[in-house]
Amino acid sequence: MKPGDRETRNRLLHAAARLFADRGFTQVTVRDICREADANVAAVNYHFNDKLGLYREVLRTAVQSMRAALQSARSAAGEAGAEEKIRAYIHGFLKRVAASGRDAWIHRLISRELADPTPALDVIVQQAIRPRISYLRELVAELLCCPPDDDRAIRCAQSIHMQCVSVIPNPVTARLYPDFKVTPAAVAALSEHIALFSIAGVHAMRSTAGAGRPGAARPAAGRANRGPSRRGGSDARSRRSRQL
Amino acid sequence: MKPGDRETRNRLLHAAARLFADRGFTQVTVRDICREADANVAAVNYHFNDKLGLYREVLRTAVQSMRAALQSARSAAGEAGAEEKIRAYIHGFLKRVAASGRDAWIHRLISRELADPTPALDVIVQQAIRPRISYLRELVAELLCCPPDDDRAIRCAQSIHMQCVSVIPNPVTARLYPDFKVTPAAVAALSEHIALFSIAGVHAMRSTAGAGRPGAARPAAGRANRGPSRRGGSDARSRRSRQL
DNA sequence: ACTTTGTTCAAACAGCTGTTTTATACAGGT
DNA sequence: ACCTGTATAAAACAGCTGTTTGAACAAAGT
Repeated sequence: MKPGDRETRNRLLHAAARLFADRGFTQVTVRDICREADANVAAVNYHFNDKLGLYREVLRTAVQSMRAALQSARSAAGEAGAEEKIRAYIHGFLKRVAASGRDAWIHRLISRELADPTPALDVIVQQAIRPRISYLRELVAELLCCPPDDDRAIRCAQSIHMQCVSVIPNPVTARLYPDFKVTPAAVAALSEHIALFSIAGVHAMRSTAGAGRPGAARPAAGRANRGPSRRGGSDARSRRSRQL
Repeated sequence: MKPGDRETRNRLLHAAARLFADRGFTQVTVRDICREADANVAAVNYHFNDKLGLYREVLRTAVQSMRAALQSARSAAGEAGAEEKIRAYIHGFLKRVAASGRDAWIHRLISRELADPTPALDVIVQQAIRPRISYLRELVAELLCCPPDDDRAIRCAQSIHMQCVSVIPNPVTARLYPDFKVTPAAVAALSEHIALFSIAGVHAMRSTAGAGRPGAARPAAGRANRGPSRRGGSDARSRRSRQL
């Protein structure tokens, strides 16, 4: 009504965020959003130019929120050791992600984008995902006493990241673990598992050689596995790796 | 033409498998499939009743292939130890998944289903995913000397599974690691990393207590972390876990 | 009072969707 | 030769999609 009235624009943004996160970009119709927001069908094209314009705007706030969360995580645990930083990162991520709180839609939305990429995926990867993985690489590299672009750091960071991402609620885990309730205690226990599991995994990498090829996750195939790592599995491992 | 002619039916199945894996169920139109298969638009509804009927048929073969692969993996490494079995499972999975071979479409198709569930998701989870995770649980439990429904086994299996799944080509990893080439050597190195990382992670769980609650991934929040794990991070960890 | 500007609305648009209909062609059984 | 059952084909169908149109309305500027 009034000039400069952004009320319905905000209603559209909120409704779109929830719906896009629930069903993905293509599965949500403009009419769905407008019905949810008590707005006319033409409102989307008036306030944002496109349906895609609205989507981009929703994604923009999601990416901003993820960047801010990473930044606060970076500065929060600034003096601790790398191990404790990894633990804090995992726990912080899981608290944000698993809880059905205010930011729950963000991660479901981004998860959807991974499977059904829109033209906005590049921005997400660049601004929301890559910084997180870079941070993990720094921490892992500190633990391994190697540069952050070492293959082992790259792979360990990816391993940790995937375990974290797997906690984001999705229809598969809902079916695999039907009576899993997201209580703070459960989230804490899960993050404790991922941290313990991953830090041990990182430490296991110290006894292997890593070829630091900047910008590429592909390693030189030569294993160069000097010295037996702990336990008797190492001979079987080297045998297998030699065969390829 | 002839009665009992299944030629176009097969063409439809192959085209649909490729297209569904590439773009997902809803993003592929019946006309796309028929154009690709050199068939009429009505062919889909004639040979399968629905678009969904065709999709179900495609998924059926995908699930069958995954079940067969797991079965062969189970019987292939039958006499080895748990560690070696885990290593073999990971390597076998990655070889099937990462390579752009005959079965590449299967995993991309299932990955799509995870994000955009159709009525067929239940069958997939039940028949293709749960058996794999159960197998991993058995192996991990053998390594931990605990029942397969111990919380630690459940979580470790999930950790390993997610690392494997993350290797399935998707638009995000394609952007994160643009110059990663899926050569046999690269796949071997990656599976070697996941195995080493994960087995170390599993071993780290032996020093913690696990509450075996059948059918639930939710743990008792009590940590019961007996004894300091290596390095000085343990006190910080117990401090953090106590606070929740 | 009149115009201007920003916002909302109902209606309609062209295009694509899955599905159905109707017709045609063909091989096999009787 | 005649029917029968199977497979393909072109056309049309109803429904939904994102988007546009043109009118209405209310506040602010002059």
